[in-house]
Amino acid sequence: MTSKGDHKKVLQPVEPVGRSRAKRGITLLDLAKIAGVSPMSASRALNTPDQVSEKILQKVRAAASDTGYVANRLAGGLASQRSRLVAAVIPSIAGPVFQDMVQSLIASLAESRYQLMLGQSGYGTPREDDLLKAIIGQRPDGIVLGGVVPSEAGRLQLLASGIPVVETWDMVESPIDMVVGFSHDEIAVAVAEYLLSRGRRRLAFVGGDHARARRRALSFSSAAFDKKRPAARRAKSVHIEAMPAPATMRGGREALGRLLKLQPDTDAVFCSSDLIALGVMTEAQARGLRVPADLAIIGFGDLHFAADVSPALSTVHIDGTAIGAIAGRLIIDRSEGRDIAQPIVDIGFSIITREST
Amino acid sequence: MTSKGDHKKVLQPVEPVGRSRAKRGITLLDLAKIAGVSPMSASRALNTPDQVSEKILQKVRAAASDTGYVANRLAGGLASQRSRLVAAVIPSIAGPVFQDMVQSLIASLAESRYQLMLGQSGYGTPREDDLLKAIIGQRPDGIVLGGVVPSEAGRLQLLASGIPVVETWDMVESPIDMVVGFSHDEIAVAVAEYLLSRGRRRLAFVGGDHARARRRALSFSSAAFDKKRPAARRAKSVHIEAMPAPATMRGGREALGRLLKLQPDTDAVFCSSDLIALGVMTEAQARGLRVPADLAIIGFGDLHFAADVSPALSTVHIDGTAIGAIAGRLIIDRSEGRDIAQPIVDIGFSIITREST
DNA sequence: TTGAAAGCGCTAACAG
DNA sequence: CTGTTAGCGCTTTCAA
Repeated sequence: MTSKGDHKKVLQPVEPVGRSRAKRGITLLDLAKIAGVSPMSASRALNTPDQVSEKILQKVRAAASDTGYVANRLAGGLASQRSRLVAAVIPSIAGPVFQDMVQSLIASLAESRYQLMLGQSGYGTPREDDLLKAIIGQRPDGIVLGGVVPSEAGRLQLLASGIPVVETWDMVESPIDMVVGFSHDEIAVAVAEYLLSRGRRRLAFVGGDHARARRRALSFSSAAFDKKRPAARRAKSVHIEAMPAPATMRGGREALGRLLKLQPDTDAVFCSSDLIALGVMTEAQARGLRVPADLAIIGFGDLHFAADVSPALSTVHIDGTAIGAIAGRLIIDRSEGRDIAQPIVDIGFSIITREST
Repeated sequence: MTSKGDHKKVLQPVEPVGRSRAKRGITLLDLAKIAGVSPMSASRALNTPDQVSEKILQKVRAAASDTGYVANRLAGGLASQRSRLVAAVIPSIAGPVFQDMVQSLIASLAESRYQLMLGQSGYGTPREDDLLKAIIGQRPDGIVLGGVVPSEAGRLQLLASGIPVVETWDMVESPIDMVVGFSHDEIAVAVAEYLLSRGRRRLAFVGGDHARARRRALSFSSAAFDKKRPAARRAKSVHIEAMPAPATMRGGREALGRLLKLQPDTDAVFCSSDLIALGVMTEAQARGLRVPADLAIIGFGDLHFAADVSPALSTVHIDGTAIGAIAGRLIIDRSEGRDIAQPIVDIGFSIITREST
């Protein structure tokens, strides 16, 4: 068959549909042609349906579902400067709180049809800046940093990119942009107070061997020794036992071994992760120590198993789900031009008393 | 209608750099101008450095690091049809094996400067097809499905998109494209054999209440009862105890409670997750049962804690790290046009004997 | 080896 | 409410 009588410019011979679709996929232009509307109307029908008449809406929707059209966000993002992509960078997906955070971040982004890109910085990887660069290259509408302290170069690059940034996990002193976190210092102080108030005097801290953990250890010990406390309610000793990342049960077992060699009369241990705490508990029991009678143990993170080990583990609970949800909302609000009332959010924490203290 | 091309406009004078940078970021064009080369040479210097003279290379590199230029992959992807984005869809990030898989996937992709987009389908979410659509919209260079069985519509959409797909976690019967997995049936059979060979006769299976778990349970019980076994080495009973997802310690504790009410003489339990197994173990001990003397327990997943609980947990080990690495390689090879020798990979499994059996 | 032209598929900004 | 016109920033193609 020849072409129908029209006076538009000469059309190329129609290609076999199957083939061209297989190769490139159907575009908005194709869709518009099929629906018999302009590309712009098709775009509006898909993205801002209330700016379009019912008639066009129906035609476009019908054509879209007939053809299985899926808009190309690379093109859309390039044109609109909005990729609908949000990036998160965390040290490791395995971290307890991060898991909840990522999960709720994905969920809250998905509601507004944003997708999450996940990067892992590892613990102390020097290539972190490369990662940031690769991420910025994808032009995400926002970046969530979880427990990652970017280098000076990284900070500058983030700043220069103009991309909204949410730092989480820690209430950083001078944030790049927005923060959703909690104070590690406050936690350390609260736990010291908690253990002392329960009659413990010979404390220990088991945690990672990096700057933040050391700072937390410091707050813990200085709170425990604080001269402002009545002498009778002040720690007699505070031992800091460092262990390499990542936090594992095995690490906890080994740390308690070393600890007891140095401070056999320790009566309470604060662990920087529930996993470590579980290791400490297992090791203590293996050595015939009674928990909590001989040794009180408190963890960090409130992992799902914490309530179910025996004795049930007391711990510090952080609401990772809330962190993810709030971070997601901040970024979406920001990227859709809404005003954000509270760019710095302290999510707080709570100490959960179970059997191990 | 205007005629094309006969009176093209001359280039506009260069805009003040400061302003355009602040607003939009520096582009390849800017970079080229600064380096004093054509945009195309700049592009080549950045992407295919060996197609360019040393002189140009140096100039472009200098300009890039001076300006902090970061290429816009949305634009690059649109032009080249390669986004350098790979998507993974998993039921939940919390799953043991998925965690390792995602971690190694991220790592292996990062090596070739690809980024991972992570989607969560949830367990049995009806919006899974929407997720797939959103993902396809970003035009990833590959999609990794982890323990997710797409609907028929989803399959078609994946097929139509022409995007390389790797299914993992299960050796699916009729794969969409590529597969990296292991056989749940084989595992069930192997575990049944394993427990029987250790003298156990009254077996139980504790696992999720969904199609795949039921299939595994079936294989387990039919292998245990297999007529081809000598009667003396055949199971006397096999009880299937279903529990709702997700797998938790608590779920395991409760499941053992129900199980023992129905089959008090059970002498071995196969759990579909180490977490469940740990719950079963805790509950057994709380009830005064000796593990493994009275009750043998074997888990699934070989979570990091499995070796460190006491008694140490026997379990089925799946190499999630290998799954992620292989899946990543397959997708990168495919998207860079390399031939892939082996599009269907059975990663196997191993039964790890510890104290609990 | 280098460069000019021509889009990739979509949307912002106007005009009707 | 609808359509037209220009790009978004990069890469492909092809010619020099």
